[in-house]
Amino acid sequence: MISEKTVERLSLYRWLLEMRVDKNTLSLFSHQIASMACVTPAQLRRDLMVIGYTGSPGRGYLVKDLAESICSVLDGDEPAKVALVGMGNLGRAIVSFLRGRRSRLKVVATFDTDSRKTGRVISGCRCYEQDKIEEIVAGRQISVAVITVPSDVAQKVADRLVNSGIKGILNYAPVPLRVPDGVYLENRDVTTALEKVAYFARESKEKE
Amino acid sequence: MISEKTVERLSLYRWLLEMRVDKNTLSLFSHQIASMACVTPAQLRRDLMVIGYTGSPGRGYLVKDLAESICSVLDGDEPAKVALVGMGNLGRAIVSFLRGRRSRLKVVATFDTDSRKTGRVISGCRCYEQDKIEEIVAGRQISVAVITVPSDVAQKVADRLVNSGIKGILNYAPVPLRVPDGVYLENRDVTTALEKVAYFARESKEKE
DNA sequence: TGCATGCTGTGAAAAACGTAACAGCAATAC
DNA sequence: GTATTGCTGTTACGTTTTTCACAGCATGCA
Repeated sequence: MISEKTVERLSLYRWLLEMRVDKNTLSLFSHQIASMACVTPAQLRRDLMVIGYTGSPGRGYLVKDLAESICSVLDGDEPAKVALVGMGNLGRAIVSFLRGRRSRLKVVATFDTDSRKTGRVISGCRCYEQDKIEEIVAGRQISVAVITVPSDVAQKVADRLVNSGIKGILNYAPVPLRVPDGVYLENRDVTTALEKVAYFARESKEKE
Repeated sequence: MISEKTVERLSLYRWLLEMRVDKNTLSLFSHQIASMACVTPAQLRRDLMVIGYTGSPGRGYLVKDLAESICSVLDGDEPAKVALVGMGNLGRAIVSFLRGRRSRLKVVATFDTDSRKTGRVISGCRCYEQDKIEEIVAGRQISVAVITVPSDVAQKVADRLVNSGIKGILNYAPVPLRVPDGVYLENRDVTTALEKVAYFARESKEKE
């Protein structure tokens, strides 16, 4: 089992490496990749050790090969299908953002309660009535969900998603969700993030 | 100096506590707050120890008092002013989201390059031409910035913000930014977060 | 070939983080 | 008042994560 932090960094390495593949870079040293990713060379080498990829002294790492190696770790056999619930401002922004990037993750269904949104294709993805969550998530074997609904209904939505077989939730609602063991939850509350940044900004200002 | 993780949790505690203040709850035990925040009671007590707040056995913590205590730690004397650069889908979503919540953090200026957006008030906040970053950020003593611009210009925007005196950056562009020491940086790339969730979702599915 | 160089892989140390355990005290019951 | 209960503050411990340091090896050059 790979640690959370390592998985995040691997995702970043992959992205940086794929840009280099496009530029026809054949190989890179650990300190070069580390510098691009803003981590220490030791950190990078250790991360690669975890996934069992090995470079060679004096030559470094084969860019394309390494990128593919990370893919096989992160994606497994096939990329995951993603559902997004709550097509407000944030939901639409995320869906169109993900469409723009080449990513192995495809948002295959979105949900909302507003009848002006349901039944249409928004930001390139079909929007369904929220009552159809169980039917569609279970039917299409969707394993990952993004929650961008108001906080007062977030728990209810999470429960329905879990009951439909969702195994991972990315939650943007500013409320701590309760999910059973076996379901992975990542909270990305905007307010918390900003307050954290504001705190440390002040901290470093006071040092001046 | 308080750790990052602790600051995040304090922000969460405060939010939960303020909801209880509205409901006229006078006091709560550590295990009650911990349960709301989905952490262990020991974790909560330790976090409060860090900020020097002390409850009393048999009585617990005074809700309103504790909330104010957290405020004085996180906010200091006065709440920070925030600027947001890049009024695309995501930028607008974040601005209107922050307006909706009562928060000590106020977005006082937004910036964009699109002349259809600049000069107007969008989502309740004035949008300026991006060339005015230095003038307005320095002039109004804004210390925190949110970056929601495309990744190819993110570094350039970050540099300008840093030169204007910004001390903390919340970055939503999917690229690692380079900032000097003394400037706090938090990355919130959506793709990375989703790939992480997808990885652990698959991991827990395979265990079945 | 043999030597020097410099990068990799990894074990060991250090730091950060969370958990468990318990002494001490406020409140209540009697 | 005294005993009991049960929660807090804090210390000690275990775990995770990062950094350090160096042995070992591929490469380039004489």
